[in-house]
Amino acid sequence: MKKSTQKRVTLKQVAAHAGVSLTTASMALNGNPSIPEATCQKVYKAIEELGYVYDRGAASLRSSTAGSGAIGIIVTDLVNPFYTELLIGIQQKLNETEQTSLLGTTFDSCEVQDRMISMMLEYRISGLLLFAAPGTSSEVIQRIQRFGIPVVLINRLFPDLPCDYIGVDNVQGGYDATRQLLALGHKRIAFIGGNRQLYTWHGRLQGYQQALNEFGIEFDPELTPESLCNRDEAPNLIEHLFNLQDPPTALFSYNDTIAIGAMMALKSRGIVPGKDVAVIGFDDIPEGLSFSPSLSTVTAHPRLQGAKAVELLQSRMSNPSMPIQNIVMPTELVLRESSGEPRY
Amino acid sequence: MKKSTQKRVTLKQVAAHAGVSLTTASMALNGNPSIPEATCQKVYKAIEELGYVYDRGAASLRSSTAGSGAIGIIVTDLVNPFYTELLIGIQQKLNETEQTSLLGTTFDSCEVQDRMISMMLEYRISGLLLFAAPGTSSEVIQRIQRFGIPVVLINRLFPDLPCDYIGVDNVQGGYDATRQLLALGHKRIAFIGGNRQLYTWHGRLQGYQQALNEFGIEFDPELTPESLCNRDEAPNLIEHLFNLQDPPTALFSYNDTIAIGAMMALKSRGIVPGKDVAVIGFDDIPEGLSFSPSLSTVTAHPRLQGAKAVELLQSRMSNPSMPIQNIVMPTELVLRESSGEPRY
DNA sequence: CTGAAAGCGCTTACAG
DNA sequence: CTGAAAGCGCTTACAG
Repeated sequence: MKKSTQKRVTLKQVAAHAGVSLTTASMALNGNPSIPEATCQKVYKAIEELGYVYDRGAASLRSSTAGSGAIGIIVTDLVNPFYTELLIGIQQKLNETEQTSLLGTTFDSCEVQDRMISMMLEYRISGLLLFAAPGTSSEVIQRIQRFGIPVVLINRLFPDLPCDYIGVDNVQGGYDATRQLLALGHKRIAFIGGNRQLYTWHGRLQGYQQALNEFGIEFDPELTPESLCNRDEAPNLIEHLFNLQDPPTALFSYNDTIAIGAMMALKSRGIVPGKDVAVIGFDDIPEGLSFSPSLSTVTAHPRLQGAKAVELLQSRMSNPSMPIQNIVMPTELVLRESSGEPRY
Repeated sequence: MKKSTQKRVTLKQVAAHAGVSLTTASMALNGNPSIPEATCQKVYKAIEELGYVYDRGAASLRSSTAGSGAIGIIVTDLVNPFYTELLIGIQQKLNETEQTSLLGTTFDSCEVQDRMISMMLEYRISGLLLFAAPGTSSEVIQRIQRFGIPVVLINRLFPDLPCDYIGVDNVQGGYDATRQLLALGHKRIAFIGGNRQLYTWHGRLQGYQQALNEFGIEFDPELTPESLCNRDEAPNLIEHLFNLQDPPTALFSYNDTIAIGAMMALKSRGIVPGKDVAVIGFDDIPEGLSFSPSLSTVTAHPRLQGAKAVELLQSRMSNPSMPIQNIVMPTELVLRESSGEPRY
């Protein structure tokens, strides 16, 4: 078994093998209509016989139409299943159109994100799907745009930046969830979890407050405690909340993963979620379905959102002068067990 | 706000700006020791001032040391959290070494996988982490290797192929799980889920049979029914099993996601997993911890496995003549609630 | 220590 | 319909 790291076959060799010029081979490969079918076939045959592999790097270097054709995906992390769902939606769409993706996970660090973006620029991506880390500055986005690379912001919006965006209606979602809890008879509803640096957090808070208002219940900052964004923090959060003078009877969680963490913490204190305490999450991750009690949530249709983000990027790539798109997808309240029965 | 898609700055311009030749600029950029510190600084300054971005494609085109430096990751899908965990481990490691990754998901289709590989070849990846789709032929692997691109097989082994591999000890894992169930007093233990085309399936089955043997229990093919690999199939599977003359009292599942699906199906039939029926899974996905009853499992240390796969690929890349590595990680039995108490 | 020149594998006007 | 030639942005011997 020889270590025969063969040199890559070049188009030039293909052309020679097919008995045509390099120009003709290139045009045939690219489906240029001025090359007759018969010639194309000769070229294809040579490609097959020689095991030729196109060199995208060389092609995009020479070609004026910038970009390698690959699209970049930057996501904060994959630990939260919501991002995974989003990524699944993105990948499915990308597979349909046979596009290649560069993936970077920033684990929520702006510094890592900067490095990631620089790398993707070096690889000459043709478009970027950016799930920006908390605290991302708009300069970062502008830098990418200055290279003529379209970027679609997912979920995180920079209001004064001319950039395509797709996200969900956080205010509506927060409102619907809270309203449901109020309608079930709850008066002490906590809003837990989430990073306050995030646009989405403020939207969901706003919806929450709006619903409270409508029901004539005063907003109590005690019920919106500071907390980190991962599940491990949930026990402390729950302990804090249920040691209050007047503890909550319902929780609206910034996202599902925190909601599940909170329910686990509740259970371990002997409090039964869905019975003693109502819980509604946000996102709609698969785990919410298997958990007991199953999690009521505001679905953000994560896979669909991912797919739509790709579509938006594709439209922008094929039509750079299209007006800036700002897609706000509707949310939907999905009632399962954790929101419980009405209280009287 | 002008659409100023500026032309990319080239190294040539950087050189001119710094007052050095293109050669010097290139060498400074690449940290060539023959360039004195002072000259390097001039170049760095020019890079900064001009907002220069390195063109990796052009560099790797010219450079003899093939490859763009990016590493490819091909995974079957992200719907099963095990792959997500693996990917998290991979990404964390890649972030440490500041490497870029191309991600492809095949959704278990060999056809899509072929396309994915071709694309990655076109992008001149420097290495590939391949979680091969069921039914992948060894020719596919050989094709990549012929281009001198190192590939690390994860989980799926091609015994007669000279290729680095990392996976877990499936036989041991299957043995440990089954032995545990036997020790708890079970005599009718089903082995459910998994794709029979997979090497890993046969390993786990072998361990299962071995344990049965040791306990003098005859292998009953009825308890290893055909089934698909996703959770949706679980209800049918459970119905089938529990309609048998002599139904199982314990389930050893090929993986955690099926185990959870099975437990959900059990619950909906009024059978209490962890009490009426013992369940042990394989993989160790986070959802197993939040599920009720919490899932006993054979951990495959997915994140660690991902990290180790990257390390293996890196060693291979820096040392192509290193002997073929065949890393089999030990598994570990993690006992939680679903495996239940001893039966008498 | 530094520079001029060739060339990586393609595409693209420009002729014919 | 087809080909010779220039050039994309780099790296790398080779001189000096």
